[in-house]
Amino acid sequence: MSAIPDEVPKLCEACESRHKGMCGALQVEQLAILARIAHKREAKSGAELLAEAEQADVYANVLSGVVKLTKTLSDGRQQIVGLQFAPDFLGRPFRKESHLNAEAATDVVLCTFPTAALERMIQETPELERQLYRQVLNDLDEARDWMVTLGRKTASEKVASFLLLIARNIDPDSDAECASITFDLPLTRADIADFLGLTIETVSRQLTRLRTDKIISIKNNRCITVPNLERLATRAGN
Amino acid sequence: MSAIPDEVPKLCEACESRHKGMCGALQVEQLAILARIAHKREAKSGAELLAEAEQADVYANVLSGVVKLTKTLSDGRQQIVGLQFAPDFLGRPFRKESHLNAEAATDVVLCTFPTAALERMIQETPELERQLYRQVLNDLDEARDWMVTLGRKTASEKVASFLLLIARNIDPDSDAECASITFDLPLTRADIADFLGLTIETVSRQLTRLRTDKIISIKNNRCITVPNLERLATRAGN
DNA sequence: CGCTTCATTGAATAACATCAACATATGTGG
DNA sequence: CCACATATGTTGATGTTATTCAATGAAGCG
Repeated sequence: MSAIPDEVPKLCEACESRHKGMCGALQVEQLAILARIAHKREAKSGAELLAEAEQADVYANVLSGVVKLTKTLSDGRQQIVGLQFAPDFLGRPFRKESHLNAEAATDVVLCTFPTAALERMIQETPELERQLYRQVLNDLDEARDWMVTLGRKTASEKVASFLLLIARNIDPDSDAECASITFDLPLTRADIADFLGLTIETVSRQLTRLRTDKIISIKNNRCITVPNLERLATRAGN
Repeated sequence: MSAIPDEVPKLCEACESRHKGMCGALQVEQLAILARIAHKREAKSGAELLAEAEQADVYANVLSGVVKLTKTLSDGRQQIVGLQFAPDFLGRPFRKESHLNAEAATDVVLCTFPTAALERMIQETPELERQLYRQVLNDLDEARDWMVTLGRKTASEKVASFLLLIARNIDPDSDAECASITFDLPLTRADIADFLGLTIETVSRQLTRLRTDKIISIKNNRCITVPNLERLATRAGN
């Protein structure tokens, strides 16, 4: 066995997980151990990740891009039940996955590791388990927030809420300020519709309404500019 | 200090938490410690539980009854984002609560304990933390299932899904069988509407439609009989 | 350039909400 | 026990919102 390096692995140097994600709970030595079995994986937009067979074997951190978690009814109706951004964790220690699909919404880079190795590490490092626990609590909060959006908001408010969600994810700090912000939508209209429980036509109509109301401007169908976040927030309900 | 009894505390004897809930992770001694600081609390239907001030101080297990977790928009629109049945755990270790209200949907009995004591016990008992982790994963699954219902199902399917949810909770085993089942709805029409993202009128109409279609029968507005769960399940979408 | 995918727009329709009236149940004090 | 009040639930008529169906437009790619 070769020696385990006593410094931050190269793989991890630029990784957000070390700061804001799961790996923040690890000592340098543990990080090194994990890095040795970890495996960077790139996936094109639309690729199935952690498909059912695979799910049992591998966990992953999102390094870049957006992953959508979807559920589908037998007749094909689909609902996105979660969006995972870097440095979110993907997978379900100690638990069978409920029927849930993970798909790359954009091109995605993942840092994957075998489930067995991670679960062993969890046993040794309570802080790691706590970190994962925290992430699940966070996911639960987001899911419940979104339930309010799905159940009680109008189409117009839903679309505004979605844009706010993305904008805040791009720049978590610009929240309070009335700053202008520009970003590319990580989702197609179809995905947005599946996230909001709407049809693509309704999403499109609400977006053009926001545009004619000067709340946003749209370039190339994907690139959104919000000149004033406060005004967008007004449209989001809450 | 008096000696800690080496047997299951009286408070815990009939408690489901010991079998299916959080307390299953505890040794008899730990159970005794927890039981000493635990405190049985009864609340009438409609009572606010864990109101914001209180939330920081106390965790609880649901011993009987149903607790609804709600979120409210500024203009009063409300959404139930979770229902907690016995022996579910109520509270959020290591986390500020997002704005969320807990209210007794029926008369409720809780087993409460100070947060500090439980968190200390969590540090000592990894299995306890894991148990809580599992419950949160479970809550997350339920939330995501419900997101599909809220976003993609029709009013008719929503109401059927709700009845199924309650029926399965009353009797988790009768699922596969085509057995008949009778139960009291733990929620008013208004609560059901808030849970399903509908109005009370729509809920009422869909219930009468299910009744005229002989899928269910209703006595006293609250008592539901489902002669054939399979047939109800057909109406639930999925 | 034609093909395909993705997005927008319009008109007709269906689903659910709203408004309003009435019904049933529960509880209270006389 | 009744008269009354309140809370809860049902039903009908009408209105609004979002969906559906269909056509068109724009962007990316061989």
